[in-house]
Amino acid sequence: MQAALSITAKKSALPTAIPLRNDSAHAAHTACSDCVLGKLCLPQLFVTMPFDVMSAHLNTLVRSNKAVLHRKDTLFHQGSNFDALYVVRTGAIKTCLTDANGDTSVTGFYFPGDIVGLDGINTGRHTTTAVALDTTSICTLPFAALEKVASQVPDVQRHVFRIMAQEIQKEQRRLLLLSRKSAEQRVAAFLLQLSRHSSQRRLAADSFKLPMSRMDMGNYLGMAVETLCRIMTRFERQQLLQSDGRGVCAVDLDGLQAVFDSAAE
Amino acid sequence: MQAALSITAKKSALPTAIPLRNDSAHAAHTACSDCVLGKLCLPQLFVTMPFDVMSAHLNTLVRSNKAVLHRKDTLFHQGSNFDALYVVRTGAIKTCLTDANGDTSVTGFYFPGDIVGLDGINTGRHTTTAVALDTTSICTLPFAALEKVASQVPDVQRHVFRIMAQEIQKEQRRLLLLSRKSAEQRVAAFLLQLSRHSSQRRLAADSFKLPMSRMDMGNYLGMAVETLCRIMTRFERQQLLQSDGRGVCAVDLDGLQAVFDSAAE
DNA sequence: CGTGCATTTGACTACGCTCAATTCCGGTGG
DNA sequence: CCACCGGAATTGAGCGTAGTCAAATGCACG
Repeated sequence: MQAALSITAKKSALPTAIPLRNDSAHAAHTACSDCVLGKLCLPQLFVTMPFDVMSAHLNTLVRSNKAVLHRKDTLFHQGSNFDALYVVRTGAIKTCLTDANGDTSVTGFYFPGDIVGLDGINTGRHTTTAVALDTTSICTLPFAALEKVASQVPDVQRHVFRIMAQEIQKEQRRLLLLSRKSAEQRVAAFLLQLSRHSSQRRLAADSFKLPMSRMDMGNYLGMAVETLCRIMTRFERQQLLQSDGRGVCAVDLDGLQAVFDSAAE
Repeated sequence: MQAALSITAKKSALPTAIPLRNDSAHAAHTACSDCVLGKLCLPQLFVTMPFDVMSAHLNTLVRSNKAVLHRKDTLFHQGSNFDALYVVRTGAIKTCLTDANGDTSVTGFYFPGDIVGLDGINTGRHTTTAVALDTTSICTLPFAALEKVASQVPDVQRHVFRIMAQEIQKEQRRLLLLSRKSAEQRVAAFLLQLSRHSSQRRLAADSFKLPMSRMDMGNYLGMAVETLCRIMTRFERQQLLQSDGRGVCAVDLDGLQAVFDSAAE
């Protein structure tokens, strides 16, 4: 599952997402970080585009750059009308899906740079509920506008395709994780994934926040809360991590990787 | 036990795998109206478009209308270059994903009208391997051409978005299934899904083929083959289904739905 | 008409769930 | 500022579902 990531990861892990070419490009870059999506969104959305082109489109697209959610605020509800995608700037979001039997499961966590709301594209209604796990600021991308730009600018179209395909791949990896790995391996994989995400954002790879509750985490990983807790404390006893509750979590990457790889067969 | 023959009866020993090129647009068009993408693909790809507009685009898109795969032939390999999407016309396809530890899981089954290969859009390489479960004919949609048409025709663009979003939703439902439902419920849900798919194609809702092996089925549902077998025989004892091995399977829809709903919490 | 793989069934085991009891922590009011 | 409350987190004990191992049977293909 990490092998598959390595390709996309490298792209966005470059020192600065896009190399600066000249003064004008630099100017565009400044404008962009000032008022629009900011650097965070670059890796996801506009990686291959020249800066000036990109920022021109950005200005067309972004409706708001300062929406702020507080803990437990919902960004959209399951069943509500879909009209925009959202880019997380800071904080964190979880998405939940409730089925006909009332069973609810956490379908994803979204961190700075991630795009939330793709699920609504199909039917025009959101199939999940998005909730802030923390104080979170987001950008809004009205989808109609995005579609329009996408049809005018092939690169944008392609990137929307890619972003969606990425989501599909993410889900596939998670499916493989849930269906074929032990609870211990799943937790290890989850922490490694957060670590990777953290280092992609130029933050420490071995120390990051766990903004979600244990319940959410367990639910996301398809196990009971108790099981998750036990595994976390076991990992702590084995010096694989040091956790401060919901606070920062420092991990032994190699150790966790070993856990993940072990018991392969 | 009876309808199955109509599909398998076509034993024409056609050469395989490598798509044939259509020289003339006219040929493509005719073939198209006949049954190429035919009605099967309409629901998925061109639902909202007038027929004449649609078929004009189809001519641009469809490279081959008669690629035939036999049992165990692969349509594409994990890691191979992505350059086209494929529409299943008849038969069935499974996609498999192998992770770094060599663990393989079946990520999906695709039936007539379904579109295979979306996973490759992100990186330009397929992340799964697609294998025919049966004699299967497919259409090839070169992705570059599709992108081009999509950027010229907003409706097409929107439909590609939708198809991808649909895939995301499908995976999400499966995730919920795997992480929160018992093995029994998962099997019931799987059979109900096949039933729905079958009736969508105007075929009997309560009787359909199971073209995949028990192993594939179990793998797909995240359980051991033995578990799957036991559940199948249990269902049979309970008159919830009548199975002819890999052949046709007749099911009691209400009964299965009851199993699925039961044990809600 | 065998050979080899897929399927089925059985016996046993274990991983992870449930139920239950504390403990921890953040928020709230006195 | 402290005591209190409620939910989250942790820990423990026992059980059940589904996995593993093993053997028997069925089935397709040469």
